[in-house]
Amino acid sequence: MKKTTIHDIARELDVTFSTVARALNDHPAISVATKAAVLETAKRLNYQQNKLASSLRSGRTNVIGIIVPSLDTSFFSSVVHGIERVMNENGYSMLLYQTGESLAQEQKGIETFLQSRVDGIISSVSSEEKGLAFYGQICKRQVPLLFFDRAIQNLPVPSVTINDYQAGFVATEHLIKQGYKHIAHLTSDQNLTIFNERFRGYRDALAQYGLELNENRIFKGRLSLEFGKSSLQQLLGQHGPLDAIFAAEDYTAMGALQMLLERGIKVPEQVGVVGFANEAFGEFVTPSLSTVDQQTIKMGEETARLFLKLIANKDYYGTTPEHIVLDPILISRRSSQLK
Amino acid sequence: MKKTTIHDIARELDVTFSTVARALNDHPAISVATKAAVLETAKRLNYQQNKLASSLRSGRTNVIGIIVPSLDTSFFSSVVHGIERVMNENGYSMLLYQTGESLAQEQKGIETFLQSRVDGIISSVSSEEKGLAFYGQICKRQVPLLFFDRAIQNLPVPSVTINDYQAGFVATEHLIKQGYKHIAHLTSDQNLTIFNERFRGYRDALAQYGLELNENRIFKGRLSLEFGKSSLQQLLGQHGPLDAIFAAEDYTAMGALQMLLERGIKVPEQVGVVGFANEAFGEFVTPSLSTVDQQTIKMGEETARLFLKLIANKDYYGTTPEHIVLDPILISRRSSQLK
DNA sequence: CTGAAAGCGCTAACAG
DNA sequence: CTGTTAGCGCTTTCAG
Repeated sequence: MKKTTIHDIARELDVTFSTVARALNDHPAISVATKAAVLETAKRLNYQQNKLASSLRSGRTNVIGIIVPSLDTSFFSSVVHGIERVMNENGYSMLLYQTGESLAQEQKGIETFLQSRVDGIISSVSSEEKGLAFYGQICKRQVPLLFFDRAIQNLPVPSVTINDYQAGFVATEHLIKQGYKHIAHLTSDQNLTIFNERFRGYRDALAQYGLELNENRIFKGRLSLEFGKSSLQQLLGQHGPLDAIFAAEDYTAMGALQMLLERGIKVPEQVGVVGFANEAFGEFVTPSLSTVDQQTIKMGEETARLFLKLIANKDYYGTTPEHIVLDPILISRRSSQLK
Repeated sequence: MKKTTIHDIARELDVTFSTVARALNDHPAISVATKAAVLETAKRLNYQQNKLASSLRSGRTNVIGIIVPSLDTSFFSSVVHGIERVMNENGYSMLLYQTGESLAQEQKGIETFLQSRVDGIISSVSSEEKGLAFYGQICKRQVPLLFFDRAIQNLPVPSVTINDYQAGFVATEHLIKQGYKHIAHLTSDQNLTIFNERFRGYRDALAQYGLELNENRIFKGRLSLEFGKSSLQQLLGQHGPLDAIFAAEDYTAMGALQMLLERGIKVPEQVGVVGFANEAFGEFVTPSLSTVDQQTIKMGEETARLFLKLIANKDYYGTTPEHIVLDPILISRRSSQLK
């Protein structure tokens, strides 16, 4: 069964195909009569516009590419959810690519997007230094680019992130204000700004409240339940005092929490715990887990909106890039409430 | 900056553009020398193939469209994760569409996909009866179609699902074997086969073990924490006996669990609870939540693999549709362990 | 208000 | 091994 084209409709109505094209695009200079006729026959013949042809000709695809580390993460899937909804409302489709934190995949994704002539790329990078090269290429090609959550700092590209420094600060400050004094930090060994910033916030909060930063209480690894557990095992093996944990991610915090409970250590009475990301389980566990909310859906929506705003005025790369920084929201639950 | 095309490369090397095209496509009948030269110049000129043009000409896009209710759900985002990974490994890109369980959106998504000339559509439908019309259209257009999790029963379309009947059965049977006798069921008011099947399993398990089905213990609503809570409130208000809950979804089970604990009712000692979907929080809550695992990632991978297998032999619509049915896995945790 | 004509960048059959 | 040629289905001037 051949697909019907504007030529088929034209033949049917004895007009030229360009008249049909105009009618379908609701061109002003077409009589209401022919428009109606065209629309009717289009429907009757089951016409579906071929976007490949129209995009090839017009140079616009109304498709944007999205790159994320993985969708099997509530954070990213939630942000993508937000992006898709807003972009969709504005007539865009989304091509999706997961990198699994692999640079080769990221490269491949960008290549595919460029070849597919997407109208823009929205990305959360896997590695900041190493990605510089190929993201630079996108800029040179003048393809609109936007980062969310994880941005490459020394690239003049707009971004939507949360204030990770502040997040690290308020999480730590919260623990301090509750009366905890010996606060460990579990963070990622990935060299990403988001984690460095959370750490900076942690460090500065300690300093501001006159608490000492103890290197032995800082653990870096692949964030996960297991990492939280093993870190706690080590921490509890040390002689130094310890009365709180600030983990840069909730599963890690959960691992810490579990190890504490296993050892019969009372949370929050003896040790307080704060996580990061506001995963769904946090509010249901016992004791409920304090955390930092990253406003995922809002981040997605803001990302989409900023993107739409920026591609609205022609020269995307003409103006200085705008950076939207969302405020993190501290969620204080039982696991850190000493008072 | 104009994009470079095969013509630019051809001019540079003083060959025809078709030689260039062949070289780039690794055509056998091209000398190694010219191939190398073409590849070199392509790199130097920053050439990116225009997939729009190639797809328009060849009739294949290597893009498939995916339709899901929402990505802001661990179930669907996890399945999509699995699909994307496998399809990606096989050279396909994914266009994504969220329906928000809205039929109009679903219709729009399909239309967009058809217009984009995707090589296939993978979908989890929002409403089975109402979707019949436009999914029928896809079949008529001979576009490969595949359902996962939620399929339209009376459409000859291949699918990957889990055995929801069996899932409902084993969950209920598990409760019965633990010694519970008065088992309520909380399910969706959406008229979807998956929920009807879980209910059938529940009903048959009761029957098989000689327990009576009590209509007063069956609640239908929009699955959510709140629905779980309110249902329990009502259930506890009734005089009839009640010693277990089987909820068709984990958040609902969690709501039930919370309400029970609020009322000082001991779980699992007085009332047992089993949920559905194996959400991340289940293993961390207290008491940990028994549930049914749906093998989300495997479902995604199987979906992709079946799809790839089916489009490999030419006439997708020639053979009788294959239905892969995955086994649900009962995960027995504290909330239902009486013994 | 409609028609004619050119071309977006590529694939693929046919020649040589 | 390479060139010629004809479109894929649409948008978009330029005419009338």
